[in-house]
Amino acid sequence: MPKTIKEIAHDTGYSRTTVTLVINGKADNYRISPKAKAAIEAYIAKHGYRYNQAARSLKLARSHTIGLIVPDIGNAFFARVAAALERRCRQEGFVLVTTSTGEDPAIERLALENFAARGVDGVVLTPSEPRRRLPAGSRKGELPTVQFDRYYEGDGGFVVTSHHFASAELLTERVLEAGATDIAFLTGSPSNPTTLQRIKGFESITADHRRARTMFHVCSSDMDTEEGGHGLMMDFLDNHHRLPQGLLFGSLLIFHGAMRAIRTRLGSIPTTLIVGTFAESNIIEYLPNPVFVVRQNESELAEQAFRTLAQLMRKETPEEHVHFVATDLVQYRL
Amino acid sequence: MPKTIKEIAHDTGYSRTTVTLVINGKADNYRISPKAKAAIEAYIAKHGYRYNQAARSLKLARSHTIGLIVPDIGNAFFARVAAALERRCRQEGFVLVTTSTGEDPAIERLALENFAARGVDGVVLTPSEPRRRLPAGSRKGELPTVQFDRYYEGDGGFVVTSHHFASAELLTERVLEAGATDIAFLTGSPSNPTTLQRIKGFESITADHRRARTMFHVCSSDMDTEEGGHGLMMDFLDNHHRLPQGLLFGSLLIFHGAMRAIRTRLGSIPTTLIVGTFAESNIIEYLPNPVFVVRQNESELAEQAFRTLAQLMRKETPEEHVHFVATDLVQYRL
DNA sequence: TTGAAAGCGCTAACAA
DNA sequence: TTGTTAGCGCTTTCAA
Repeated sequence: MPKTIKEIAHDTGYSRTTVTLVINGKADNYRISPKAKAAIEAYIAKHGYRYNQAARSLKLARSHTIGLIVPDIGNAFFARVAAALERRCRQEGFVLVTTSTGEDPAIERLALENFAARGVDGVVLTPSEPRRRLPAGSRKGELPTVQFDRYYEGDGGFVVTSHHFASAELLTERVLEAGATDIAFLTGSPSNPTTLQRIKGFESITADHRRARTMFHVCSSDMDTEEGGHGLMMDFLDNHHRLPQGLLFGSLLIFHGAMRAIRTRLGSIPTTLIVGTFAESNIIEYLPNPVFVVRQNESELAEQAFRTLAQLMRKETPEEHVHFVATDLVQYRL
Repeated sequence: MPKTIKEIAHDTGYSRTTVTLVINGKADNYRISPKAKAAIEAYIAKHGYRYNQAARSLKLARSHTIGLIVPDIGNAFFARVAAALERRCRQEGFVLVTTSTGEDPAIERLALENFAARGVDGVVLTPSEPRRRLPAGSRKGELPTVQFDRYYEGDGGFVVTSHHFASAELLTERVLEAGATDIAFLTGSPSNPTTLQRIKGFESITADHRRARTMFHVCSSDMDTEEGGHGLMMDFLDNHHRLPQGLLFGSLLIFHGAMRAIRTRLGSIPTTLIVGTFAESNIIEYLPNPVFVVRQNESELAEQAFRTLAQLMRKETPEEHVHFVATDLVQYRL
């Protein structure tokens, strides 16, 4: 059972100050005698000592903790980001604390309150709703916050995100170049700003007059789930009585649901179907189709989020309000 | 900028006790006058108030926080467990804090220290190494700890895990029943106790004298990665010059690596190959092969882990040291 | 080179 | 029904 500073001071006969100084490695700065230092270190080696973070946080109003709030840590993208961010935080002596909201704004607000109450030094947040105002401040003033991945226009604050608009443009172009003249984008709701940006990117290609002969469809569902994807695909087949030549998917869940629908209706996936997705998956290796994948750079996203947050925590102002991280476009077969 | 209890007391003219009682909803128990209650509540509605968890933890030596330590939150199994456990914790007013170790015992020890320093009330831990002794105690005595998923024999403590041994037996039997008379189990290192249990389950079937005509192979790699799986499969093909009729996979990564190896060597996956896995994946829907999958019950695992931990935190002693959670065996095609 | 003491915000025993 | 007060463990200023 580790001792407290008070106990160590008492047992070694030195004062709390001296013990604190030794423990925090400031012995040299304050010219603690080697004798005192040795005695205290020996005592600790024998009996142990453990920080009481609560006491430290209370005193210093700093906790060396960063909070991460994501919609769903079960989502591979967020899981990878969390892992990368955690590593980065550890490097700098921070502890990362992660919470999932399940896209529930009430839980999100709760989580934010909770983090503030626990005195986290900063927050990385993938918001499930527009912020009417920035997170309520703690005693220290405003809680440094980086918005991540999603970007509500006019929301203010600092944002780190992939360039969803540009990715969608590029992905659409590639699928067209691969020969599709009839292309549908199956995705979740545009109330998710990431989805909205992608739809806009898709539509910016649509608007190109040189594409006059091409057919474009945007199909969005309120449910970014397998069921949602299944429904979207079923509806499409009901309405058009055939598959488009190119199919874009906003998420893996939608992708799976849609594929299931196609198998149900057509028996199998036509190998000529050109597929584009915004989420990577091993499944792609098992498809014989030509596939284009937008790959987000999770570690770079984590790096930028950390860097921006670190600036905020140092009371510096990042140059740009929105930092875009580039994506890769990967091509399978074809 | 929310106020502190002291400020509220000062501004409303009541004492800290009264304010605390109102804030903590104990006004009725202690018969605070409706007038005082109303005044304080009005003040808070206007100016806001936020717990200072650090101060509370310091005073109460309780933090309403539970720590979860997993090898890799990017692993879908752990991600699902984390999500379920988080929901469960929230229900009971606890906050769940998750850390990944990347299977590094040094990081694991650090994380444990950290959690203790932060005064978590309990820990759910998937250990990456046998515990020579249980986690060092905090001031409160021993830190309540539940070992999760992995189970080092003779380690002591309380464990919640799927019945890996029985699952492996069942999975092997099913693959045999499906017609395989030559079956290989490709897996990570048996230094992982989960893997060890599965190998033992597999071998317990091997040992059955009625299986005298059947060929069994256990192939394990130190790397539970795609590369590892690729290497295992390549080696097998090099040694035996053919595929077995049944193939069991210890993890998704191994599965992917092995599949890649098969495609490289044979051009495609023979549809007659009978597959068994210990990890679920959507990929299975895209394979034409007969597949058996052991499905762990993540929410039940989370529930049991929480329940056991709650008992420990209440200083009760769970009846059993190892709690096994049943798995499902799911069958695709065939 | 070392020590005394105040105080971070909160709770709860005790007093009034 | 409400107030006073001590103290959780730590850091840090100031004094010795």
